[in-house]
Amino acid sequence: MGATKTDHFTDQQNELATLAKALGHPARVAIIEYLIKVDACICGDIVNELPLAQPTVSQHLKELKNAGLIKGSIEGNAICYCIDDQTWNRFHG
Amino acid sequence: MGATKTDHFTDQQNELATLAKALGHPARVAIIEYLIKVDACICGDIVNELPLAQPTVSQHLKELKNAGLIKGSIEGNAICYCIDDQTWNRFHG
DNA sequence: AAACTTAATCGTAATATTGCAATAAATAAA
DNA sequence: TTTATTTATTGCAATATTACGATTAAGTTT
Repeated sequence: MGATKTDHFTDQQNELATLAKALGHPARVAIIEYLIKVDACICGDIVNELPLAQPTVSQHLKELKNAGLIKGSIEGNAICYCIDDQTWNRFHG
Repeated sequence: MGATKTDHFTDQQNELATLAKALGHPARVAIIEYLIKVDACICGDIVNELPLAQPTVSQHLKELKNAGLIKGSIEGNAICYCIDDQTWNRFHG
């Protein structure tokens, strides 16, 4: 087993669980808090801010993006991340 | 690894992550929603409500209790579960 | 006491998550 | 075009989660 039986629950329940799960790690909470504070930043800024290696931060960013909590836009050779207000407000506000 | 580096984050970040993680599974979302709807119930009621076996439900209840989201009181040979308003309001309201 | 009810725990298998070194990919600057 | 810069991906090891059958524990009823 080990696999969640998502098909037995409603879409709403699964979506809420997905969003909550994305926030269910202190590093991702810290990333979201930082993004709220600075409004937008690149991955390297978060690597400097957190006690985690670059690949680990990149992976956390990917999960937050998959959950729809953040979005990234290409900015030169860097990627500018910010909160996805549409999802965030639906979840939080 | 696989173990979260909780000691590198603040207590607030860890607590929020713990609460979010507890809600990060559709079964636990469903349990909370059901508890809000019926106000209070015993484990067996939830087993009848969800497509999961009794030990699985019991385990989810334990995690919700550990996170402080619900509390249980002995009621005959059953256990009456309800939302822990103190934690719930701090998290949600 | 014996039978029943209710829920927790144990044990175990399947799967997911976390973390990072090493590497790759993609753009920018020289 | 070589060299930086920046981020994503791969591969892997350690640990955590999910699920449930079997069993246990504790109270209730007969």
